[in-house]
Amino acid sequence: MAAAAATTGAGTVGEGMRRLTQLSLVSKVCSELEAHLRVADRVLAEFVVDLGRASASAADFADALRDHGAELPDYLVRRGRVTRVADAGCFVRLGGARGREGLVHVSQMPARRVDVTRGQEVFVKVVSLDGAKLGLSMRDVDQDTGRDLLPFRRRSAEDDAPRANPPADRGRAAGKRKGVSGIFVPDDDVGSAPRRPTRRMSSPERWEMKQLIASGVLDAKDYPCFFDYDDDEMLYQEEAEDELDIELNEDEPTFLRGEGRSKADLSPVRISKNPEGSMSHAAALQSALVKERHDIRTQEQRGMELMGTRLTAQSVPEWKVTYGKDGTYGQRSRLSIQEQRESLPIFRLKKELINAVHDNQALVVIGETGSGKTTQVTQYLAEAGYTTTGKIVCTQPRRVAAESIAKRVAEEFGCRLGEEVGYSIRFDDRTGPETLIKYMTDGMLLREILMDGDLSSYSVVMLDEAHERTIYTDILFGLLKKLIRQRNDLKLIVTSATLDAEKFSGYFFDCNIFTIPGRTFPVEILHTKQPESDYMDAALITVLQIHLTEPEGDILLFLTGQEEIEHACEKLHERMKAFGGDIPELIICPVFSALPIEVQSKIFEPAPPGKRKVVVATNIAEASITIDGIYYVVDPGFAKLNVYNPKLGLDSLVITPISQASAKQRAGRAGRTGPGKCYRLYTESAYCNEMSPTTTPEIQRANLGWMVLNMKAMGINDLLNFDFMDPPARQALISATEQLYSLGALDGEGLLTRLGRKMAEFPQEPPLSKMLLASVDLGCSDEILTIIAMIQTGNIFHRPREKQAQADGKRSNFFQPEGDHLTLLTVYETWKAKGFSGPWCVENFVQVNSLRRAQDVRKQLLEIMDKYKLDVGSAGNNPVKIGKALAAGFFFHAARKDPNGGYRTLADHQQVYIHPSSALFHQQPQWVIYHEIVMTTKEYMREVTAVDPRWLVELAPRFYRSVDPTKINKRKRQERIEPLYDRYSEPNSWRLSKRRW
DNA sequence: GAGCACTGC
Repeated sequence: MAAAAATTGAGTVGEGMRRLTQLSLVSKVCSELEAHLRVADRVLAEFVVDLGRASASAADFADALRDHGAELPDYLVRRGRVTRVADAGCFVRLGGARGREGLVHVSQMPARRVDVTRGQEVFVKVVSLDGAKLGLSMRDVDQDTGRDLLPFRRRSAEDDAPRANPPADRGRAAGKRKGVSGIFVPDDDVGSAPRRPTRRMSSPERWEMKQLIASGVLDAKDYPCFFDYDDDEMLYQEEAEDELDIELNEDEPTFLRGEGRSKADLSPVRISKNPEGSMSHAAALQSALVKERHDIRTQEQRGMELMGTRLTAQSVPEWKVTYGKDGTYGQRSRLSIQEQRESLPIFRLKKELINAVHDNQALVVIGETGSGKTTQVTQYLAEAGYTTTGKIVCTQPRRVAAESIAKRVAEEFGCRLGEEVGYSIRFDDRTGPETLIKYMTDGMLLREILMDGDLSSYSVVMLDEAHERTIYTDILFGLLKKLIRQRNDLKLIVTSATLDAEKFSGYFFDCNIFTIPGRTFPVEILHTKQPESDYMDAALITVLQIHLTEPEGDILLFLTGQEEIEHACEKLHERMKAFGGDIPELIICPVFSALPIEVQSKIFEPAPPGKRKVVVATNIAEASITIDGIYYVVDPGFAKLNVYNPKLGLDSLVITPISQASAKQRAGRAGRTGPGKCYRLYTESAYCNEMSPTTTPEIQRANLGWMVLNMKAMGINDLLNFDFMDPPARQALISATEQLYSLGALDGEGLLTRLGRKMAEFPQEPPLSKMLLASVDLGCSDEILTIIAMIQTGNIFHRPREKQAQADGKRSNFFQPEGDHLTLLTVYETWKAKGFSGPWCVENFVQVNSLRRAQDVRKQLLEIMDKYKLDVGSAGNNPVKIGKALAAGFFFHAARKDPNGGYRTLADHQQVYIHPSSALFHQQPQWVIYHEIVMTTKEYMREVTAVDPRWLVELAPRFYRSVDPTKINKRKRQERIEPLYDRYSEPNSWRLSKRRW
């Protein structure tokens, strides 16, 4: 009967029952998981859940998990990234859904589909960040008979008997281990750690393990695989035992090498280099998985070692103590949440803070790193009743920060994320009707203020990390300054570094400054006596010096880019190797922005007791990500800064010395968990005299097109007189306004046009929005949506150092004769046709994460299109439509082939070249449109497409016009604007000229 | 024939 009911479709009793059964099954899985997910916030596992046809969803699973105190990563629930499996059954697949490098492998793990009703195993894999648990399976037992309903292994006499090739023959006690098979062995005692595998693994399984270990997700120590150096193969314990004809003691580190192998020659880890000898990211992570735990030697002993090695006294930078005194290093916090809250410096000022907010509408708060301002102020104000009239919002410059802080605060507040405490960032809104405290990116609040100029749903706005001076914060400054005069009930809190406090206060009507004194722990600052000529080398020596002579505590090294980071890690690795095995291990952790957030936060976790890690990062580590366990900071520091030249419309990256403010921020990283030291690879006088006090605010460096458009959309027309804290350059405002005029977003009076209003709805550069809106009229918006998403994402093609030729070959397969825009479209379309496949990406050297991000962007743009009822139509097979849409947005990025070589831009006659990676590099068409110019060894145009110059006149009448050849005068000819003619018809049949205004 | 940071909507 139930079966009959089940076939009648959704909503029937049978369906409900089935769903219930599945949910209870899920619940059981969760119980089993519970023990492993104690550290829920540290769980890396990303589950993709499918509960079969009965349509239980990821949200159900998330709920079930939460009942057990664990969390399903929110974005999975939100995105509904649920794998559809047609078979009935419970299927939980571990997936690196957002995984970039490293985790990509995980997402490719073959998952098994099982049919519960047929009594097979339910298969669950879990990977937690502490690396201790790999996975487990579960059983479902019949309550009456005690028999397995989901027999993990239906045990037969045969199973229990000694195996056909009995280990006993080899001197091993039979039955010592259970003869249970399966990839992962269930434990009889719920909650205890899963056992190690004891059977020969299939080759996909072994591959899987390799990937997990290589990507650093697993710690081989806890789940040993044995690497056979002879056969370049990963072995499992039993295999190794068979191989060696011995029994292995699981607790002893062992390794396997060459002839006459013994137990002492088995290694549970593999430290390898890629064939070229450069250390890859995976290898670097692998190096983190090393075997033995070394005793911490005394400082003296290690000092002696230092002297006895290749480091001579001359090569060790000398350090000069400028302030601070000795402290105890290496203490770690073991306090409860409440105790931690109470130990924060801000805690004893709680009452004063609440009073200060009560008495002042605007307040500047100085709180050093670790004072607790970000997590506590919101909660204090909620307790004080500010949430009765509206929400408390706290902005962060970065997405990760908004997300991780909200998680932490939700935990302290004692609620689930998205209830009383939530966050809102692009592509991810975790707030609900009950939300009282909301963390969001500053850009997100700016978008909200665009919709609701009064911010009527908020009672308190806290602009956190305001000293970072993002362009969004700066605009919010001006808007909120005006708003608090209109809304007496709105409280504004601006947090600041000490240096900017007076300035901030002066701007906000000389408001009061509330100081939360001191950082958590003192940081001793050391400068070099003399300037270092080679900061990279000095940095490496310093790291090793710290490692060999300083007490426990992790090291953070700041460098300027990926290449430097790789180089540094390689060198560190080499030098550590040169020391031999007799010194304590140093875990080398490179951090790249391309890594998924989950992996980044793993890297930022403290090394296990007795080990030391060095985190090598760019200024990504400077900002508000919480990094615990760092006691030593090495700061050569320099940083790369994007400088926008409004005259040329050109971005360039320049390595510049950091500001004093950044230097302080970096030093502060050493004092989060205990007293620390900061080694600055520059002199104290350089710090005082050569470094500027603060970094130039972004608003004075950036391309302002998007900002001007949005401010116009908010009704702010007079930008030159807007109350900016630090006004942007006049020229930058003017050229942004000019650009908007030529795009048709502003009229001759500088007022927003209807087109401009629509353009402001899109979170992207105005030319892209124009292109999109033009494509609606041209009937090719479907393609343009994809192209825009792909262009904004960047980094589509993967080009590993050791496989460049192969990668280039694969890339050229996508090339389209029209150019790079259509090439990008082709990549996306092919990926789509392959079912958004991950392996396809790997095979074709395409970055799967970039494509997924493009997918997200595309979806968001599509939603906005829907909202404004803009047609999404396809060009079919007509590339001309697409070319015209490109021209409509990027007409000022047009260039013409120069007979003397390269190209000349039409707008300002600048000499430019097609980037060698372009599909058109070998074509060199007469007329092109490019997306951007990058200045490297030459001025290169990136993302280039061939165009018909007539499109420019047709689609950008405010910028180009046809000129009657007979009327062209001498003066115009002298203006370097040569008459341009069409390549398709006779020379001089018509002309183009740039219109000056 | 090249490579170059971060953030944000």
